[in-house]
Amino acid sequence: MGEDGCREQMNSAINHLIANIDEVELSELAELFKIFGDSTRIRILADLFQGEKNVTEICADLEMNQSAVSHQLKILKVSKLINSRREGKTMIYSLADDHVKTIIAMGIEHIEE
Amino acid sequence: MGEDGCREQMNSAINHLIANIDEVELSELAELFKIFGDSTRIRILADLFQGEKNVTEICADLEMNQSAVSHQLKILKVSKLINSRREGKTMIYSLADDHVKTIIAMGIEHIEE
DNA sequence: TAAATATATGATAATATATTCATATGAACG
DNA sequence: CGTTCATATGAATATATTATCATATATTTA
Repeated sequence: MGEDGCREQMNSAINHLIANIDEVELSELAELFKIFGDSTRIRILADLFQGEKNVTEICADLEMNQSAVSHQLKILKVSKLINSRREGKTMIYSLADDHVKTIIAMGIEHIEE
Repeated sequence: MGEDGCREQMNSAINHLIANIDEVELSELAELFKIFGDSTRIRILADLFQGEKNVTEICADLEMNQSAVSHQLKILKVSKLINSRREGKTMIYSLADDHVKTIIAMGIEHIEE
């Protein structure tokens, strides 16, 4: 089974998923994508691809002030796209799961065409 | 080569993509996801999964007024997520490519967990 | 070519969102 | 226990976005 088999498998899964969307799920979906639809948040996510980081590091990487970053971290956290744990005085953030990766990758693929 | 091979292949591709993101692409990415991040637009996209439709049909399906729908169709068109062609008096819209499918499917997967 | 139908568009008003500033909370440490 | 460092949060402002309303454009047909 090569790449074609892989794609077939995916398409079947995708069709199944999409055939069963209801209005509520569509709203949730819009909410999810809204989270990705802000450059500060997506830069934070991209930053976390390098590995877990604390708030100060993220602020430095993005060259943004701490409050703005914390506000967006909160939104990402509530949306369950990132996890956090405390280590002494600092909070350490990391990506929540592989879907974030995949969603972003699909987006990049679309853009790069 | 089974599902695992498929996943491996995807992960390698994804890592490659993400490793090469620059600031400009991140902004474009945010712009792209912003398009998906509106329930009217995502309902239009979901509607078009059933096949191509004209504006009147989309309005009926979404139970929304024509102007609101046309405004969002325009945004989707400019973003190249949908195509259009004229057929007499009516404009017929359709999904532009499979990435739309894939991006939405990834979103659904994330939500359904 | 005037009327009818389908769609697009500009302006506006209503709403949502992000950033900033000031301040609060929480942990470590003298 | 008061100070310092790291982060979170509330309020306010600035900006963006959406839907609506009115109207314009384009196509067909009488």
